[in-house]
Amino acid sequence: MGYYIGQVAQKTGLSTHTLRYYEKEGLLPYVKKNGSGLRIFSDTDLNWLSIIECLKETGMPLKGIKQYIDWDKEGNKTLNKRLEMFENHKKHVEEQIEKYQKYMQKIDYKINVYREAVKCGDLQKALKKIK
Amino acid sequence: MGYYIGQVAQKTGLSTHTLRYYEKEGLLPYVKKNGSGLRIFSDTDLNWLSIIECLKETGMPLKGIKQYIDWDKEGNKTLNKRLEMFENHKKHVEEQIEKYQKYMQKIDYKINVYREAVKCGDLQKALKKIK
DNA sequence: ATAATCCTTAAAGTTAAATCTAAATCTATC
DNA sequence: GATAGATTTAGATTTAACTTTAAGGATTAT
Repeated sequence: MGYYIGQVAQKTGLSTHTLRYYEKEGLLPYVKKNGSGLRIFSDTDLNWLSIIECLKETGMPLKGIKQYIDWDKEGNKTLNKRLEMFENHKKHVEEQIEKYQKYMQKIDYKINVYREAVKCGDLQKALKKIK
Repeated sequence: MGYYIGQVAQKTGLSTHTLRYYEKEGLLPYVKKNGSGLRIFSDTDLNWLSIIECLKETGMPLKGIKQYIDWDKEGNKTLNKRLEMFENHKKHVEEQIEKYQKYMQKIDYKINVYREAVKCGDLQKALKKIK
């Protein structure tokens, strides 16, 4: 009915160092300790880690994630703020995707150029051919 | 027939500091200097900056970009390597997009939850309703 | 009982990508 | 030709997110 930090490290791919670091930074306020002082992670804590992963991997800095967790700790009076933060973050992620798709066109063009260049052995010739 | 560093900074949105830093790191090897030692950026240099932007904004570290530029300097014998690098990078960008789309589902779920929670004023109630 | 895992604190080191500082020099305008 | 604003260099500093080190001890699993 709980996991030691090493097991959580394995499950998440994070190091035990990083997990303690996250806790120190206030990102894991709900992790309990047993009588001997060892951290016992619950399934709820793993869910938190999954949200942290989601936000971090989509570009939110740890400070922003901490803000969200602080709001969670404050309870229902911060529901609006949390909704707003997810809506803003969604927008941010959408913009990231659009940006990536935009640059993808340039990358595809470059691939075309270099495929042609490899074929004829000369970049300048390839550029003329494609233009 | 060329731009001073400040003009390039304005055009690109990069700072003059950053432009000099890029040059120092070997990312702008083609930029010339005038008789007094001031940098004069050509349109070709601006094109390079545009490629650098594309690669950087899609997650390539400056080191990787430098590698590409070094290959360019070596001429046609590295065409294969450059093609391969763009193909790999395309794959990387595709994976990024997929990752973002995957996490977007989680974000959308959270938005649903918090919208409902804001409506009824209680996160726990909202969670039960949605599940 | 002993090896593996965990604890704390505190500080130093790392990496990437800038960003800033200072003193000196160049360019453009009046 | 004076002067304000831009540019030069080398080197120091910053920020984020870890990662490592160390010391010294406690707990857990086999």
